[in-house]
Amino acid sequence: MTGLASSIERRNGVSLWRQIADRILQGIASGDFAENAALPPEIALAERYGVNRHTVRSAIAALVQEGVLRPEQGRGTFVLSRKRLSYPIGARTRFSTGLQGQTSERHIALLSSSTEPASRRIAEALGIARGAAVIRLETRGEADGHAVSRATTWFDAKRFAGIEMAMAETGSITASLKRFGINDYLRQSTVLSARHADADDLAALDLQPGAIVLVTVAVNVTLDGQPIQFAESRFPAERVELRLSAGD
Amino acid sequence: MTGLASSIERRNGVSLWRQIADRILQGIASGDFAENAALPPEIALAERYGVNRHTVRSAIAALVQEGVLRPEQGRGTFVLSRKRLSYPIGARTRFSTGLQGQTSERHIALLSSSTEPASRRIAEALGIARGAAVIRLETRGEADGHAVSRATTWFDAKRFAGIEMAMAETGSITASLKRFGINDYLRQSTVLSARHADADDLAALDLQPGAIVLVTVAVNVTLDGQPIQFAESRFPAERVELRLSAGD
DNA sequence: AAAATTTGTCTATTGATATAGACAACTATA
DNA sequence: TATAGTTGTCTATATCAATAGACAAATTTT
Repeated sequence: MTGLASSIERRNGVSLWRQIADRILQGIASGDFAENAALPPEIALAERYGVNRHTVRSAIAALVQEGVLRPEQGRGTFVLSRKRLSYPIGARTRFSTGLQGQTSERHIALLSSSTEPASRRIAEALGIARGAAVIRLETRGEADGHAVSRATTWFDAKRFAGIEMAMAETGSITASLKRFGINDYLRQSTVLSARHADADDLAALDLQPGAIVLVTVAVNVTLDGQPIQFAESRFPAERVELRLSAGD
Repeated sequence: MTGLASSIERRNGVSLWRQIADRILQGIASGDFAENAALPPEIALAERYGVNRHTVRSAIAALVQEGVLRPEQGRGTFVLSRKRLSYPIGARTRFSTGLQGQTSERHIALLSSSTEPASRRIAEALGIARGAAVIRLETRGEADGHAVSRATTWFDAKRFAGIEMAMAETGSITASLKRFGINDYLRQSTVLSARHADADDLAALDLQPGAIVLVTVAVNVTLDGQPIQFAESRFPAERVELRLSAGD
């Protein structure tokens, strides 16, 4: 960042070591702490953040657990390479093509699927009757073997009967929709928010408790504006940033 | 939401009461807890979240402090009305026009301004030499007297000398740029992330410690693609959601 | 009026969080 | 080979976070 002084807060329900771990992660993402180089010594960090050395050690221990840092006794604590993926969002958002160039392999794993009655929210988004059957897919986006997103997706069960099989086979929403005669689609709307990861996110995204996830709620439509898909996706904020491409 | 079960995590550096306070806020935002109605009783909430009643009380106390809930002895704890603002983001993102219809009044308050040498990141974004003078504005977006955003903005000091005075007078970026002959501009790129609010955000946005902010980093350009503005904005996630408008 | 429900207050106990200081173990450098 | 710098381990203490139970105070229902 650019000298935006963010300070440590006490008695806010978030422990100091968790806040400092977050700051170190930010520092790595912003380039303040170079990759493959040593962090400042623990005493210097403690001074910088205004806490005890042991508190810094707790933060470092958490990041070592996450695989971000590697301590070496007598030498220092080293930053392992860990670039944040930049996930593009726009009218033509596609999971696989969006990450091209940043990863060598990516696909969507189907965790589970079920059929359920549409809630009011989903019925409105998909333009179907409330209570009508919808197929719900729980998926995880993976790139180079690492989880980068966790999504819950709903389709009209009448129109897309069996789409869960197509997803399991192809590992791609785009490819699955082709089987139903949809060769192109657009993202109609995206609403963005953020929250702490819940237990499901933690497990599916291989996160440490307390991590923050970016949440997108999106509706995809056919070229003539017919809604076909409603999805809520969660991205780990420490590993993924969302890049909004103008008019894309 | 739609029955996406998010659970409470222990020993993660985030206290249970903070997590439960966040869940209650989510519940209000998603409609699980209706506005102007009573929450479930403390004992029921404790059971639902699997914690002690006193822990629930700590969470409620924090939200009472934030002005979200009002307890009444013997009757219940009531949800005050509190809609999240929906802030649109797209190629034509403007603070004031974006919130039209949701608020009756809005403007940007200039907190401070300074001139400083451009860091590498800002120089690249603005297409100027590293170390060249840039004007930095610290601003707060306000709607109906409530803080809804906190931004740090950089302009080329040579081209936009005195823009801080225009901002102070007009309370609008769009109006200020007009004084420099720029009648229209586009948002070239937006990068989105999320983190815990720092001390500055907490004070400027009137947040409680531990709150989450959505962070956008954006570059605005003239119609012919010349970069004119680099900005980092922070939005309180509990009060604002970002709505991405396709092709807008 | 009585009972049931709900929030408010108090005491007590346990474990996690944070600070403080001392020293050991290891590495790099003068 | 010293010496300085850095991480690792230990003890001790104070505060915060969470649980547990009991009962008071206020409101609503029976």
